[in-house]
Amino acid sequence: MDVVSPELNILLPDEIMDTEAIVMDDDPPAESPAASGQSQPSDDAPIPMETDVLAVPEIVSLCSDAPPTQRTQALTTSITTDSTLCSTTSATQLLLTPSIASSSPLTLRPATASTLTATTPKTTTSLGGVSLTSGGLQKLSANHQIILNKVASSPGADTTRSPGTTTITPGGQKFMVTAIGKSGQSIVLQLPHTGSKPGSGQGEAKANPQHFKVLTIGGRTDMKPVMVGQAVSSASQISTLQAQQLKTVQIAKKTQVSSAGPIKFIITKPVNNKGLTAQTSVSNVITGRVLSTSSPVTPPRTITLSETLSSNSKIAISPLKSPSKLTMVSVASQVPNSPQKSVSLPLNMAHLGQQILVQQSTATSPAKPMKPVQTVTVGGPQFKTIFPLSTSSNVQQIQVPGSRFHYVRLVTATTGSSTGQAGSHCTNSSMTAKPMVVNTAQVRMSVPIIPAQTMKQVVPKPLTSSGQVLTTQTQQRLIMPATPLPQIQPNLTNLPPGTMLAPGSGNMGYTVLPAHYVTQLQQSAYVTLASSSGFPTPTGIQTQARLPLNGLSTSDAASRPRKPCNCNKSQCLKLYCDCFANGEFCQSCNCTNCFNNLEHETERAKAIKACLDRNPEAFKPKIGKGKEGESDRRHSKGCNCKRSGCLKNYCECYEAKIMCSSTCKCVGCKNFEESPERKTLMHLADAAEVRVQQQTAAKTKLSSQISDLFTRTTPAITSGGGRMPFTFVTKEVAEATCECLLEQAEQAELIQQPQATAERMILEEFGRCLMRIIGSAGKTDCPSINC
DNA sequence: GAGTTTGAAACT
DNA sequence: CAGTTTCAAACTC
Repeated sequence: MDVVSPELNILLPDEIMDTEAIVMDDDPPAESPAASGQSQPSDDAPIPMETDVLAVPEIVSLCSDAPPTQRTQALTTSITTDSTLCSTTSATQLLLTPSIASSSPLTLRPATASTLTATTPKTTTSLGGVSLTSGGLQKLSANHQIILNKVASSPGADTTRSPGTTTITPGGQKFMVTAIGKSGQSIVLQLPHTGSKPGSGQGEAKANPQHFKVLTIGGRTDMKPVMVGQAVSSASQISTLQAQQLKTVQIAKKTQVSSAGPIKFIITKPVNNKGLTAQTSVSNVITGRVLSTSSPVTPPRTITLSETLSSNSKIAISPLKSPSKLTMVSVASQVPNSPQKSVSLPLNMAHLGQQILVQQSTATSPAKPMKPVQTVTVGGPQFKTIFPLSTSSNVQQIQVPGSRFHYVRLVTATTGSSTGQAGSHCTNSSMTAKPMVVNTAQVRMSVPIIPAQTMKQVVPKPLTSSGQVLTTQTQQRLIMPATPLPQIQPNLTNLPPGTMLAPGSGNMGYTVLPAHYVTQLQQSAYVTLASSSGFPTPTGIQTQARLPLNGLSTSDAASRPRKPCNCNKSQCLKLYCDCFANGEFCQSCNCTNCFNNLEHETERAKAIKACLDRNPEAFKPKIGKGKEGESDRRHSKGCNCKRSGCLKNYCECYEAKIMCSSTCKCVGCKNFEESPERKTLMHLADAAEVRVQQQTAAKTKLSSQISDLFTRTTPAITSGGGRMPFTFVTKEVAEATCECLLEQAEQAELIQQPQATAERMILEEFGRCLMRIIGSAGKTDCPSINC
């Protein structure tokens, strides 16, 4: 089917940024009970993951590293290794290259973007029975639509590979996932050619029809699931989901343009491949949970992305409407009866952010009852995705700047301590709209993050600077995941708006990077995420992505004023420090022994954790925005002033220019609506402000006049004409002018005019003086100034 | 700029 | 949760 129209192709990403090859080593495969088999999707494995990120469309190609022949084998054989997450910049093309050997990790390698351009709607999108179970998560842009399209193999695609990236065999097929939105970047899933695949067992899809699919993540109800593959596995059946629990996943024809926001990709890799023989399980089931139960707009849908030869591989794609919601996908890759090893690649797309979740799960029989889940079948029966819904929150989010991919580290449902067991090495999530830099393992990247507040919005919006617009009083921040530290898991929901998660070396596994820091880093509009030493890279491969910070232009970030702190004893790691409290790194501050920087990301992460332990809302804005405007703004906790009368900046309410409310515990409060003291202060403040404005305006005007005078006289000068007016401004003339101005000032004072009026009178007099000088320029050589 | 005041944050 | 201490900003001189 030709779903892609030329117009749509135009929307495809044309921006491909150069990125270094990224090789992601698989995280140590950890078996999480929660993620275990299909049969027990939801109960056992609460998979908390929440990533709210506005993703920028990216191009991702999934391909096996192995040569064509090898690839085929790889496709047929299940991959038991954990896949690692690779963060890439927005322009980066990611290659998911499943290794042949089951033990070999699945690597994500960035490739050049050039390969993405060609999308042939007519080409058949058959996954070839290959299920990708990589743990790597890819964030997508907040675009509303995602187009899964098989891309005709173009020579350019192969050539575009960056060094170290897996070579795409000519026969390989590409799926182009294009998020239709502002950015227009696309993700290309490149899969080995189905034909190369040895006879996959049952269920082999047949040739396939050109299946070009447009996935709309907007939660539009009118959209219908599209079955691409001819064969639909029983597993592909749409599981019955409660409306509330399900997140909207829409696959629509390209013609439909969804307004959905960021897209989340969830890539789940099989939890444990151990004991799995190539012949064991028949079908792979990807199960995931959607943590958030809110905003179920669309019923679960089954989507067949393509005909698949193998019956075991499944791909789940589920769009999420609200960014705040977390989608977990566990993939069980067992094909008992199939000699082939399969890799399942579930993709989850959310409205507001792209999120990729990788969860290990044990293979279980799909037939077992499952909790409400969203099932998406991609391709033949092999491709099925089930998203169990749960509210657990064990997922760690990581945002990758630039790429807008959300990396999420999955933690076992039971406790958050088992970070290391997460199926994915790193997860990526964005919380705020500003750009950020995320370094997952080897990858250095800057990724814009969407504030949590923004994520909550149902209506998807473009990622660019608009992301910030959505969030009020929020700043994007970066949270950089460091080495896994199970015991320390920041509560992402409580992080300051705009906070970004980035991989770091800290023992917490995360480094909170304030948006401001990103700005700091990206003075040139592009930032390299990971510090050289701070971010251990298992593979030793580092990729630097140059991306706009949090979607904000450099100028925007730079223009934001920030007050330097003067901390001495707190090391800027306590809320005493405004920088820290605002989730920002100290920069250009006057602090001493500052630990609020990347060099001390470990300490900083601990401090953040401590603050959150004391107060989960420590980093949330204290001044909440009222429902109907600023008048309703109020301090979340209220003040406790006793001596200032709440009329000095000691008072947080007064400082925020809001009146005290019932939540305040202040004594002798004068900061209320009818307070005469308050009115007086406000009046004085207004008057002072007016004066400043007037003075500024007067100076500006005078400067303008002088400049204009000089400009108008310049031609005469150059032309060799007579003396110009300014030539008459001799010492005597200047003195006379000053006398006039002084006299004017005296007169103003004499009549007791306000200062502002006096200033105006003086300026007017000065103007008259200038006019006299100009007027006398051509009359006499010695103009006289008379007041 | 030094010292004081103030109230939030941290601590007990 | 209340009382105390610590801290850095706000303020005064």
